[in-house]
This record gives sequence, structure tokens and C-alpha cells, in this order.
Amino acid sequence: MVKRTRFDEESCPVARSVDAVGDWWSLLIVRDAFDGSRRFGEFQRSLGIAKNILSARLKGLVEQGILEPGDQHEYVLTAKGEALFPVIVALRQWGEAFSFGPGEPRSELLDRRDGKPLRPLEVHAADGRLVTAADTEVRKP
Amino acid sequence: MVKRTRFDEESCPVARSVDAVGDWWSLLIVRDAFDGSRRFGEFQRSLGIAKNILSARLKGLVEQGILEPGDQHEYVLTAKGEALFPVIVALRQWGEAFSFGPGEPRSELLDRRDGKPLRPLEVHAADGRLVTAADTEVRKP
DNA sequence: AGCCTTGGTTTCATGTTGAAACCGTACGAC
DNA sequence: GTCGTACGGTTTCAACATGAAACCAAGGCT
Repeated sequence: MVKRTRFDEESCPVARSVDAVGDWWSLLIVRDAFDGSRRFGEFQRSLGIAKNILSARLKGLVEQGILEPGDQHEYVLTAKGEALFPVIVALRQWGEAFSFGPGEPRSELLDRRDGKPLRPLEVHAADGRLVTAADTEVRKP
Repeated sequence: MVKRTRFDEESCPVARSVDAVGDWWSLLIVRDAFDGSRRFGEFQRSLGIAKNILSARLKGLVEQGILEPGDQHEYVLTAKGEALFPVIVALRQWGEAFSFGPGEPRSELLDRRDGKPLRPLEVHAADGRLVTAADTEVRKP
């Protein structure tokens, strides 16, 4: 019996996250949820996703505690889901930087207060120093 | 003719990023690359991925300019690939926070300088204010 | 030459995806 | 009440992707 490889027993947190939201649709559903979508039909129209797939993904996201059923047929982000905000922002900024031609129209994530784009994410050490990948190492358990 | 839905024409940068690295394996390959893997066999042993799938994924990542061929049969991160660091960190921190039981062994990403974990990512507005998802809005083109 | 390792490609059974059809419930109009 | 209709799904089925294993080619060693 061949199944999709699962990463939910891996000791690497990145792998577990990928296992949770690492398919084509889940992160886009979460993005839409951040953007205000709550109903089945809203997600479906916004994403152009097949209904059976959307149904399965929503079920999965609810099972994982990323979305929870709301008032009537609604899907609302939980705290765990809200905590994906930096992931979405990181993907968005990377996409902006590398996947658009100059002047190509794109959607933007803006600060409500001043209408400006957000500051690019920075990775800092515990002491506040700015670090790059080369300044870090992974220690396996 | 049914094909996998593509997002590479979408106006949302998140969608384009998902199109580029949003499958089960690509981000884990990039994670391994950050962790020092460069050879086919290294990725394969580290990930437990089938060789044909790894081959296809590496080819795709090279085509997208995330990896580039190195000296002999090596795959090295490009600047575009290195720029995925915040994405990996965001996924890692989310996984750490929500996908491990207390005391469950996990790999850690540490600052080389002081051996401590990194500071949790923060999303800031242009003026430096800390913002949450609720403080932002998406403007479509 | 022969043997091993590395880096793949091919083959094929099985899983997953996507499009469309179908079903059940709630609502308003008639 | 019952007809139509919108919504929120589930079922069906063909096409595509994945995974395991077999196979192939190039280089290094003895």
C-alpha cells in the first residue's frame, strides 16, 4: 500500500508544518481567511478550487485546529491559524521580490493605519542581532 | 485534460510563492540545503524521498532559480533560494509552537554565536509598529 | 577488466486531483 | 404548500502525480 509520505512524526518542526499546511491549497485557504473569507462559497469562488477538494481541505484544517466551525457553516481562524500570519507574510514578500516583473500588477498587503506596505521580515538572534542563514545551525535531537 | 492547478499567473504573491515551493518536498529540500546538503544522495538519505521525485523536484528548483548546479553534481542555493530563509524560519517557529508536545524531542535552529534559539519573528509596519493580521488589509490590483 | 558508488531514468501499481453530476436543506416567492 | 433557487456539501470517474523498485550510465578503485 503506497500512501502520501507523512512528516507528522519527524523531529523537525519545519517538516511538521509542511505536513500540516504544505499542500497547494491549505495556505491559500488560510490566506483567504486572513482576508476575510469565512463561508464555503467564498473560498470556492475566490480560489476557483473544486468543491470536493475544498471540502477535504477545510475538514483537514478544522481537524488540525487551524480553522474552527463558526456560527453557521462558517470557518474561522483559531489562534493556531492566526499564528500562521508570519508564514503568509514571508511567502508574500518572497513572491513580491522574485516572482513579479517590474510594473506587473499584484495584490498588496498594507498597514491599515498608513496604507503602506509592511517592513520586510527580519530574522534576529536572541540578543537582537540580525542574522542570516549562515549565522545559524540546526542541532538535531 | 485535467492538470494540476497553477498559480503562476495569479496577482497574489502568496499564490505565486505557493506555486513555486508549495508542494510537500520542495521546502524540505530547501531546508536541507540551508542545513548544508548539496549532493543528490545527501538529500535523498536525509529526506527518505524516492529518487524519481527528488530528481523532478531538484530539476524544478533549478529551473526556478532557487538552486543552481554547483561544481560536480552539486545543488547550491542561489540568492533567490537564500531569500527563503524567513519562510523556513516562520514555518519552523510555527511548528515548534503548535506541533510538538511538551518535552518531545525536536531539532532546533540555533544562533552559531551564542547557541541560543532565534527570536520569534515579528511583523512590523513601515514605521516600525508591531502589527497583527487585523492591522492589515489586502488591496487587490 | 571487474566491482562499487553515485546519480539518475524507466516502469508500473496506487493515490490524489479536478470537473461535473448529484443530493439535502433552508429560504422566498407564488 | 409547493415551486424554484441558493448554499453546502458528497459521489463518480478520468487524468495526473507519487512512490517503490528495477534498470542504466559514468566514474573511481584494485
